[in-house]
Amino acid sequence: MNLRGVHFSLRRWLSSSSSSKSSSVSWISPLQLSKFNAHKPDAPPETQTEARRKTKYISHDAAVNLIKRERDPQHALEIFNMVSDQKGFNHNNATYATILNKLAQSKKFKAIDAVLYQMKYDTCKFHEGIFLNLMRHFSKSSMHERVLEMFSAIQPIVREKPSLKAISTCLNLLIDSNQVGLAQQFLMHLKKSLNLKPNTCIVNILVKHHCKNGDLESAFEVVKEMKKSKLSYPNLITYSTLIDGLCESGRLTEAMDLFEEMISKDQILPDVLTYNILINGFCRGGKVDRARKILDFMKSQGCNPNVFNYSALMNGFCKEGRLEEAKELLDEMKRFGIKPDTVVYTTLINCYCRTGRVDEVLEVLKEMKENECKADTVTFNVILGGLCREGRTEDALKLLDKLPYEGIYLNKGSYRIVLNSLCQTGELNKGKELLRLMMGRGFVPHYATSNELLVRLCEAGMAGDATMALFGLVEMGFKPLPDSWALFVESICRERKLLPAFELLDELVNIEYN
DNA sequence: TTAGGGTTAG
Repeated sequence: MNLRGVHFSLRRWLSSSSSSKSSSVSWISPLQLSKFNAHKPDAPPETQTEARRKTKYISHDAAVNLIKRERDPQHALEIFNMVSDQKGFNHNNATYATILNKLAQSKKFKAIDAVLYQMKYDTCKFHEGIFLNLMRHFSKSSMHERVLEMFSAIQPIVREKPSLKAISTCLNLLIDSNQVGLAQQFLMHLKKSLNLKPNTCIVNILVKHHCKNGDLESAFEVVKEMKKSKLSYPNLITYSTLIDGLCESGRLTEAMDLFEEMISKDQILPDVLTYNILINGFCRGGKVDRARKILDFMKSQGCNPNVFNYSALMNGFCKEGRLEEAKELLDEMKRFGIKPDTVVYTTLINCYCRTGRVDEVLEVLKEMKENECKADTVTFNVILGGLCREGRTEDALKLLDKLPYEGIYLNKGSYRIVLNSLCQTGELNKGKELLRLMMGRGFVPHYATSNELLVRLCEAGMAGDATMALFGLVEMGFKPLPDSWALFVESICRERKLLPAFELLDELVNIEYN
């Protein structure tokens, strides 16, 4: 089926029947006019019914594609409602999943509730994947209680008990966002009402939780319990998590001991991830040469290093300023048939920048281009930092100016790196220029940086510039620190610019401090 | 996308 054509005809259909339906679909109750509603609005006039008959029937697959392709969530919802108006069409798991995902992506939570409400009364067979996806979205939006709510909705709507996968997903989302209280509540609920028999995966999440808090003793306590149960016996992930925890706490010797114990006592073989945890741990602990040996060891054991392993080790060399070895590592990985990615090149570029060789970065960028590896925001933030550290703020400003035209998205960090540097070196004219550039692009500096720039402008006797900057910043919601006001007013008076001083005082009166 | 891994700035 030609989707473009279908989309077009559907749009025409939508607009032709707008008087009856699509225009009255609202966000608050987006399904009020759906076929599940007892009172339908007046039937469309006959001519429109005729038009509908001529319109191509839209299948579930086509509806899914249409909803996916629609950018505007309101329109997506209209499509969802409209297709269900077709004779014999009932939404299925796929169309519900697609509309819910679309609404969740655009954070239309009320509309989500309305769709979920409709699902309760639909006889369609649903799968719990819909709810796992919603749980992830709610977690990302820091709506942690709603994560639990989605879990609880599984049984009534899917009409099956939540799987172990659902339980792990929910628990992991709560733990990863540090919702310990909710996680405990969740576990209690599982024990009571679902008679849960936890598997290794679920207990591993708890082990991770203790490791993250640096509470290794509790982590080991949990593992001791795991060993008593067949259902949750420790596996490679349990050990890797523990080894990572030990490395994070700087307990490298114990990490190695545990690694060996895993192999000899439990006959569990490490994989690339386990080795990477060790490589990283040793690099962080300043033992890069040991990390290098671990990489060689894994090779000798037939475990081929991947791009993660090389970039971790490369970062270790970079942090110690060992550029030559980092470069050799790049060659080695290429010989080994591993394609360096953006992270690897960025790590290497960082090494050039940190060793005061920012000029040579151009060569690396050229190589990246040749290998079709795109330098990203992080890459350029590293370069911006390198330029500033060498006092080449003019070059940094030029880069900031042109990158967006070359398809590189800058973030607030990009501007902050340069603006902070300009403030520190007292290059206030350039600071002023940068402020204009970034505000013109919709980026407001961090309030501390804004405050510092303003104060420095005043101290340098640039009261006029300070005032201009201040007005711009206040308009974007910036509130200077109370102490700074006195300085502005004093500075303006000193420079005999009284009119701006009065205007400033007006601003002061208008700003509310909480 | 069921549990464990790599880059910048702050």
